[in-house]
Amino acid sequence: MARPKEFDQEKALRKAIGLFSKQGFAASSTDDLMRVMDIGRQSMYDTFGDKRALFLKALEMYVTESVHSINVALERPGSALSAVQNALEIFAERKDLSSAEGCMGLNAISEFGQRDADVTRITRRASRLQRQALMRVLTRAKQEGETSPGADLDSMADFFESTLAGIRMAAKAGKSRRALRNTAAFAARAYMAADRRIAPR
Amino acid sequence: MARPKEFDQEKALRKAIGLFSKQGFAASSTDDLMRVMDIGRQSMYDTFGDKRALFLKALEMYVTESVHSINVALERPGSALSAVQNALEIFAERKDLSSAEGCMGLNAISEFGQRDADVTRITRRASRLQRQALMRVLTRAKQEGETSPGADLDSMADFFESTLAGIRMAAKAGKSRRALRNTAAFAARAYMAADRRIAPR
DNA sequence: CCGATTCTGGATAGGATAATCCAAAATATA
DNA sequence: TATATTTTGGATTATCCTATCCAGAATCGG
Repeated sequence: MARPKEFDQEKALRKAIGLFSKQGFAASSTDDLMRVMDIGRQSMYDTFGDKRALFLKALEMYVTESVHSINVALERPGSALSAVQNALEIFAERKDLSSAEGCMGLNAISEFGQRDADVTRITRRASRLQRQALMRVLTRAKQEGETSPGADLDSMADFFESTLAGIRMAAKAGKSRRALRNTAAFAARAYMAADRRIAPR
Repeated sequence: MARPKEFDQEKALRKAIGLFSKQGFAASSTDDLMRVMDIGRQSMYDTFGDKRALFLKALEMYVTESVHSINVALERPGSALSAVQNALEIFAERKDLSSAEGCMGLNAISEFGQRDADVTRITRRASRLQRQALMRVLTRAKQEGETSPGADLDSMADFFESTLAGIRMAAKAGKSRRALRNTAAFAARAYMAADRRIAPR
């Protein structure tokens, strides 16, 4: 029939993720995208639609994988609170957390805020999936007596998410890997310690 | 001599901060800026230079005031750790932390990363000033016996900064004021509790 | 070998934007 | 009132960018 369908869409998308993570949506021109994806303009438009559609596909792929990797750590068997601690420490080691790249999800939220319905839908969905996994493991921790019976799991979850966001921002701001590690470790220990001290409300 | 010098530069700059905080640098057109600042194009260029210079002036003003307000809380007399706790809780109440606006400093770092030398210089300097105030109060806490003698003040400072960044992002992501408050309160309590549990390294 | 389909590359239209220019109106001091 | 300076607003230029179009080269199956 014809030529071998196409190039490697997934690889091209990953390249696009890299550029969008570095420069954001507006500052990434279609020429830039072609260059890093190493495909022709026509191929790009044929395969992914326009620049905005490409961005949304890239964002979708990024946040899906990002949330998945965190949730895998959260759902590790054994002590629930240890899994939470471990998830924080693993997160601080992620290779996509560098000042050069940064987290694409964070960038997207920062660039678009709540103004873009599609962006919001994608990030919100990912955030919800992460929250659910988090609440599951926290609930398990409570059931198994690792937290006080009256622990405020919602606040704990808010704090966990905030910690992840803080680490992402620290990376983007150029902090050293060592600083990220320290932050995660401190947060993890504080996390586990604090729960037992806080009086249930 | 001439006409009454100019309009209110400071007020105009604040309006510009509002727009840049919402939309970032790239997405804020000069037309938009004129409209929100409510001045003519010529006035804008005469007074602030080009769009980039205006952005840098706005960023400078924003981060200076932002850091100042945090440092005021940090330098409150009395218990040093209580001041830290208080600073976190006050921060969560800041009116510029809304999904509509968001923190301009965070947006700037997210949009430009480390690529823009001027932006980096401004944010770095503000970050340094904040860090110094933070280290002063933490040192005082240690001297006055509020922390263990071997407490890792650098990690504590990293964690504090990360917490602020996390709250900023949570606000930008559209979290409720209540969630921000909870996060700050949990972090503050965890902060104070954790220190006494962590073994010095 | 041939035909269909996809890649490649350049050209280009169309729109948005940054920044300058220019002339007229406004307002202070002398 | 006159002059100098600033504001105001519109017009303009030049540039950048997105997206489409077009023709030729490449690559597969039959």
